Amino acid sequence: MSVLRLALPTPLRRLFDYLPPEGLSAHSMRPGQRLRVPFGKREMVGILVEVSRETQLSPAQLKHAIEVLDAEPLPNPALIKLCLWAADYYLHPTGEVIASAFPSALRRGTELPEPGESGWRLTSRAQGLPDGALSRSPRQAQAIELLGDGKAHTARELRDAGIKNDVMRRLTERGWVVPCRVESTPDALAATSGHELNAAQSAAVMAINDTLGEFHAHLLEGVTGSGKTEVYLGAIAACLGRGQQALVLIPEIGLTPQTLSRFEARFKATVCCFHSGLTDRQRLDSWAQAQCGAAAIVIGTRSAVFTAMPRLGLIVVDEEHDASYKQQDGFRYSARDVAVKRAQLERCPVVLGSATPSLESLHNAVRQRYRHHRLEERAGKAVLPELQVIDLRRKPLYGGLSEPLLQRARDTLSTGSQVLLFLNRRGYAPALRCHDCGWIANCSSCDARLTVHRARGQLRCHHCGATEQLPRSCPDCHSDALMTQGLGTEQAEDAIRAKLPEWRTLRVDSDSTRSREALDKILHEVSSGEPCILLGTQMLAKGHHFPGVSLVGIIDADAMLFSGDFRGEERMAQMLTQVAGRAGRAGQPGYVLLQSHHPDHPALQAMLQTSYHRRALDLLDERGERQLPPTGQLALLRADCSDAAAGEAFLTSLRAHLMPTLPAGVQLVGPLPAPMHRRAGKFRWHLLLQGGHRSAVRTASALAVSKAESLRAPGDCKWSVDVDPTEPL
DNA sequence: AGCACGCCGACT
DNA sequence: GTCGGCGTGCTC
Repeated sequence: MSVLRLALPTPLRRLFDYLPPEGLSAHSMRPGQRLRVPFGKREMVGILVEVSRETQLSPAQLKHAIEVLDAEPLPNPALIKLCLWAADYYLHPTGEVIASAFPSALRRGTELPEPGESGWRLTSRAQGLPDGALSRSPRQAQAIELLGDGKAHTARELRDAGIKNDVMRRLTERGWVVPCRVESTPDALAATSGHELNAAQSAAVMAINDTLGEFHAHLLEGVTGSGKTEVYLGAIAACLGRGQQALVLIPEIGLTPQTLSRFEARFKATVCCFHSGLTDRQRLDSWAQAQCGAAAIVIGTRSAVFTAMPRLGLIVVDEEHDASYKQQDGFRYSARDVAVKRAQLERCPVVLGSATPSLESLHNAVRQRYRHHRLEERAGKAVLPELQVIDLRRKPLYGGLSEPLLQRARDTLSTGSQVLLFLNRRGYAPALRCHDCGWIANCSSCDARLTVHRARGQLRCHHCGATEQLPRSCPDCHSDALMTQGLGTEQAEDAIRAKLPEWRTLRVDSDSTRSREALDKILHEVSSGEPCILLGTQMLAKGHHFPGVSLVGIIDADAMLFSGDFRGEERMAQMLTQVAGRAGRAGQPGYVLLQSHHPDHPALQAMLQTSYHRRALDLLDERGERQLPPTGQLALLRADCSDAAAGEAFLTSLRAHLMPTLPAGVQLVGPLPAPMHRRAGKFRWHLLLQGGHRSAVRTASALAVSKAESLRAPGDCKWSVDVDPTEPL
C-alpha cells in the first residue's frame, strides 16, 4: 500500500505519511503538489515530497488527506531536492524549509493565480457610458478614461496613476469594471545592446556562456567600477537566448529599484522582483510568473534563491561576500551556498560576483573548484583611489574630524568634487554617562549601552529596539551633568555643518532615510554633481554609485580594528575596500583618508600596502593554520533562555551526552556565553563544534541535534543549530 | 509550534 | 463548587 510522504509546516524534524484522499490513487500524485490534510485537531497544507511503497506506521495510524490543491506540482523536482538538501545540510525541519520556498498565500492553501498580473478591464456596460456620467467622482472618471483604450490595465498601473483600490471597488460594484489577469509580454530578445565590453569582461562572459547547460561555479572578482554588471548582463542575454530563465540574487539594500530598471531597460522581458517591500498579493503574482516560466528574469534578495523556476539556466549572486545572504534566525541558511547547490542540481552555471570576495569563495577558486575571473581595470579611465592614514594621536578633533581631514574636504569641495564621510554608527552618541557619579544608560534587557538619539530626544537600544525618553538628569544621583560619549552620524553631521557651512551636508543612515523617498531624494541630489558632503553608515558602502565623489574619509577606522572575531579583519578589509571604491570613478583620481589612533596596527598597515586580493589570500592561509573556515568547519548550538543558568546547564548536559560518540577530529568548545550574553531579555549560550573535516563536523552536529531533541530543554529554553555560523562567536 | 489534557488556587 | 494557571505530551 503506497503512502504520501508530506512536508508539513511544523518544527518537527520529520515527514508525515498520509493515505491519498478517498477515491484517489497515490500513483496519480507527483512530488510538489500541495495537499490539505488533517493534523491533530487542525488542518494543514503540506507539500508532497515522495510517494512511498512502505511506511513505519500501522494502517490504523494513517489518515486520509482531504484534498489535492494543485493539478500540477508547483516546484520542479530539482527545487524539491534542493529543499531536502538544505533541510539536511542546515539540520532544519524539512517542513519549515519547504514552507520558506513558498509565498505565504500558497502556504495557506490559496489557489495559484493565473499567470499575469492582477488588473482590471471595462465591462460592456461601461462602454456606452455617456460623457460626464461621472463628473461627481473624478477618480472614477479617470479610471474609466484610462481603461477606455479597450485594453486591460494592471492594478499597479492604476495605482501609479493615483487611483486607489477603493475607487476600483466602487466601480466593480456598479458593474463597470471587472478584475482580470493582465498578460505580460514575454519577449526574451535583448532590447538594447550593452556597452562595449573590454577584454577581461568579454573573456569572462565567454567563459560563463561556454558553461551554459552544465554546472559550473564562476567567481567574478572585479574591483569596484570594473563593470561586473555588464558581465552578468552578457551571460543573462545568452541564457535568455537559449530560452531559459535567469535568477539574480542581490543583498538586502535599497538599490532594488535601480537594479530592476537596469535589467528591464536591457531586456525586453518580464523581470520579477522579490524584496521586502512587496505586499503578499504582489509576491504571489510574481511567484506565479516565475513558476510558470513567464518571467525571464527573477531578481531578489536572500529568500528568492528558492523561487520556483521551470527553466532555470543561470544564477548570479551579486556582492556574494555580503553578510545579508546568511539568514540569522530560524532557518539559518546561506543563500549564496544554497545558490551554488541549486546550480549543481539544475545543471546550470552560477556566477558569484564581488570586488571583495569572501574567503569561502576565494578558497574554492584557489582550489579550482570555481573558475576564477578577474576584472582589474576600471571602466573609463578611472583609477583606484590612493589610501592614506591620518594619525589622530594628539590632534584636536571637531566632532570626530581632524583638521587634516577637514582641510582636504575643503580643498576637494572647492574644486567642485563631492566628499563622502563614512561613520558606521548611527545616532548622536553610542553612550550616555553621568559625569558626577559615573552612571551609564544601559538597556534593561540587553548587555548593551543605549544610543543617544538627540533629534528625537530618545535613548534607543540598537539590539532589541527598546526606546526611552532621553533623561535630563542622572536617574541615580540627580545631577544634571549628563554627557554623551563617543560619536554617531547625527553628531558628526552637526560638526560638519558647523565646520563646513558653505556646502550641503547630506546624512544617509537608516534614521535619516526612513522612507524610500527620502533616500531617493538624497541620491538624486547627489547625482546632480553639485559639491556636497555625504555622511553615512554602511548604507553608503553598498551598491550606490557616486561618480562625483573624489574624497572618501573613514572617520573611525579603529571601530573595526578590535572585533575579537576571527572574521573581523576580513570584514574590515571588505568594508574599507567597498567604501574606498565609491571614490574616483569618473576619470579623476580618488583619495581615501583613514583616521586612526592606531596607525601602525598590522591590519591597517596591511590594508595600505596590499590589495584586498593579496590580503585575502594571506588571511586564507591563517585560517588554514587555525582550522577555521573555510578550511575548517564550524557548527554552533545555541541556547536562549530567560533563566541565566538554564542555557549553560542544557548545553553542558548536551556536551556530556555527546562526548562518548563524538567523531574523531571534532572539538567541542563551550558552553560559553554568547558575545552579547543577554539580549532582548534572553541569556544566550553557545556550544561550538569545530573540526578540519566537513563530514566529521556534520556527523557530530546531526548527533547533537538528535540528542538535543531527546533531552527535554527546561521551561522557556530554546535551542537551535547554526551550520556555518557567520555571526561573531 | 499549536492544541489538548491534567491537576491545584481565588472567585461568582 | 468552577475558571484558569502553565507542565507535559502528541501530532502521520
